[in-house]
Amino acid sequence: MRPAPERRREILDTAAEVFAAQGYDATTVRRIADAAGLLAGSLYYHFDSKESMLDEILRAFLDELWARYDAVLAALLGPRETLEALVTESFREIDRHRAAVAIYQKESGHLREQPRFGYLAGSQRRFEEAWLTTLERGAAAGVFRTDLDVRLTYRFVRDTVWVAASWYRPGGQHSPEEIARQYLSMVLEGVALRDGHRTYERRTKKE
Amino acid sequence: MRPAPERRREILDTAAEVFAAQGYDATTVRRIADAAGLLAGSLYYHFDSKESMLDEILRAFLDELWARYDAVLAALLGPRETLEALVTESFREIDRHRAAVAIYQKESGHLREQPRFGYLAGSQRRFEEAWLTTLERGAAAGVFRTDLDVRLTYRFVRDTVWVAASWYRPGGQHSPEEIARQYLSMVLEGVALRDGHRTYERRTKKE
DNA sequence: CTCCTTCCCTAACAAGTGTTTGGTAGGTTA
DNA sequence: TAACCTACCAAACACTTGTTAGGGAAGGAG
Repeated sequence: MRPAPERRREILDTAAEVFAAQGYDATTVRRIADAAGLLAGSLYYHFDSKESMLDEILRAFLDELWARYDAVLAALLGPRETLEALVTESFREIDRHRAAVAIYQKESGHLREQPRFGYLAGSQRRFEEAWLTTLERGAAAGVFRTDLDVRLTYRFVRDTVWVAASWYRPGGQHSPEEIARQYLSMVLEGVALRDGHRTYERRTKKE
Repeated sequence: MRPAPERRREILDTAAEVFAAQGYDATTVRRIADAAGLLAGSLYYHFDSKESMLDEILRAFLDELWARYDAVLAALLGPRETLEALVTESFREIDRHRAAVAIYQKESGHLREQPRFGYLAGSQRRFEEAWLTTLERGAAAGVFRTDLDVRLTYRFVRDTVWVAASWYRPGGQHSPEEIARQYLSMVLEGVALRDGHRTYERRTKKE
């Protein structure tokens, strides 16, 4: 027998990759099996349904994400530092779970209505609350602007970060931290040039 | 006989709505027919395939979008004014073609590889070029920052605008122009508060 | 009235779907 | 050696999918 206790994880990663590329519904179990190097029926030795694979992928992603987010929130940083930390952690998460994030982005909208995936709605509520309170704290403390609609700002920051999963490829030109830094600079300072504005120093690309 | 020369358009709008909500592959022709008030087979009197419906929806959207974009680009405005006009037109397009935009966002990634939808890749190229040159013009003219990666900035602005289709609902609290104004303010000036920063005046909501 | 066109229905089709069942090669344990 | 377990295959299952063929009701045109 070969080693293969991690064969399950291997298949799951393959499935995530295919789901992210083709969409969940457009992906057949035979396609997954092909990419993983076995036959369709054999998948059911490891998983009890296609839906279970999706469920496991999303749960693993959200669990890890919330572990990081909770650590940031528990540190009780200032609003600006909290925002910076959340954004940075988000990009790191995209770096580690790119496929899962892409799937979440594409499918969570209509999966939320299925009872089995109800936890997606719960997660989104927590998500929204964490960001909104951070933004409101910042507005109250005078570090963020107060002339913007907070919910609009929330969606702006949230989308800005997470859609990066659609184009980000690990091992690319910029590290997750570098991307986070530039994104934060844009979100916080804007892209327009102002007098005396030159706070951001470009880094050389890695390797 | 009832009037109904626009019955075709009616069905197509319904299809777009369902595609946007459930995803193209997850949508069955029976579901579309249900929502449109006829039986599945009857759809084939108006259209010759499910794929044709998708094709027609996306083409109509892109045609209208490019008509507006070309008008903006032909006006030869300054870089900042061009960016503002492009963003505003984009939000107007989301207002008019919300479903089509949402479909485009979700499906264009893997549709692009199909020969029939090759024009999606072409459109994206033109899209990218229009935004990149605007940003580069602005950087050269000293109205945009030069310390940011241009391609990163491009994706930032692009995604920021178009993902709004996932949450925007026409007839909501803010008009497209109002959303465009706040988004532009965030993108250009940033969300951080600075001394003497109070250029943006909040509008009262409509109605 | 009759003919014709428009728009839809009924009923079925073949292909593809997720999933199950029974079997089996080959290593591990006794 | 024999019993056992893991990880897979082969073949089929019931069902759903997009699509087609033939027919028919309703109104306009002659």
